Amino acid sequence: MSVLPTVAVSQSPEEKFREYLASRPKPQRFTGQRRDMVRYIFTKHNHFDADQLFDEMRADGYQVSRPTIYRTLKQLVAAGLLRPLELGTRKYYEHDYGYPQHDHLVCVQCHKMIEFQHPDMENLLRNVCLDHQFQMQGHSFLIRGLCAECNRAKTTKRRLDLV
Amino acid sequence: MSVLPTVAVSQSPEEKFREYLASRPKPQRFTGQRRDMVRYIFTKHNHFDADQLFDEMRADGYQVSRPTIYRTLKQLVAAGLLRPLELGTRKYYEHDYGYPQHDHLVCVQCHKMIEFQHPDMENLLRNVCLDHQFQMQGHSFLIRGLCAECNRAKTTKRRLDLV
DNA sequence: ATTCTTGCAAAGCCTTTGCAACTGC
DNA sequence: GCAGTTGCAAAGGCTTTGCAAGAAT
Repeated sequence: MSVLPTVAVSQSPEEKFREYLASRPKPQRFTGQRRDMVRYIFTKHNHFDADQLFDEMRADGYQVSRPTIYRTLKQLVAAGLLRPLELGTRKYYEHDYGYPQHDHLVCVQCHKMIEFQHPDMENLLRNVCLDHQFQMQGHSFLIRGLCAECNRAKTTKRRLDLV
Repeated sequence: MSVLPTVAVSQSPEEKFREYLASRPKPQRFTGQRRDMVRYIFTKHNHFDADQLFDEMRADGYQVSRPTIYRTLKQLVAAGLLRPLELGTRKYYEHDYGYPQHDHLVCVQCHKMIEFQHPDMENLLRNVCLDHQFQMQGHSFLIRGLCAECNRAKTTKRRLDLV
């Protein structure tokens, strides 16, 4: 899943989440479910939505409910551990902590997500924002189309159809 | 609303929609509601969602139902008249026909949408896709943050708070 | 006359919430 | 023990759909 080099971080996601919870105005608890979720997400997942996470954690024998999944995902975003992904009309998530800023290619056929970084992005963002006196907080950049494999498959099929 | 120069087109949106409907394998009808919707959208709107369109058309005295709005919006996209916008978790739409390719800045405070074009975008897209042998079909690029006005307002307030 | 379209009401899907039982601190 | 958390069931948004009545060709 992870194709980009990870960023060096001093704490484990689990520790970072515990500290985040403890540091709230009203301290929040680092419960079993919350611990399971951070560990699960940072061991196995990268791009996922609430439902996928719920199903997979249940299948792996974890005790979590859907409401807890939704509630905890929000907190993981607030804690800076996850980044919400704007992809179609559902909410997706990916690792933020320990993972570099990047954007995505999404295959409309097999739904694979390919991560990319482009050296010009930073400049482009800065220039656009300067032009409009816009103070950027974040961005979402997504390219839709056919990935190499799906495109090859299609081309091959087309060639066969002609025979 | 429209800040970018429009693209010269030979047909009116209404004509284009009628032709699209008539040219389907099973020809579809250019009904009163469909005609009202194309006209309404291309006279007044640019960025909107199904609900806003429904409310505003009703407020302006048009006879349309919610299901018809949803069904017709899909067809307008299929006809190449509208472009769906990936913005948060709801479906938004904007003019496609007669309007140039562009991207958006969205103000998180006042929800204003600012359109922009950047000369480097085309190259960047091409390069990223080449690198990954990806056949692009489209993209969605959105910058979130504070617009000039909201940023000014905030800065002013901060200065006042210090007095 | 035939076939497509409309609107209503109802269902679907994803997400959130009220509340009583429970659990971490 | 107290305050925060969980899970259930139910409700909430937004969107889609089945169906009978109505309209376009």
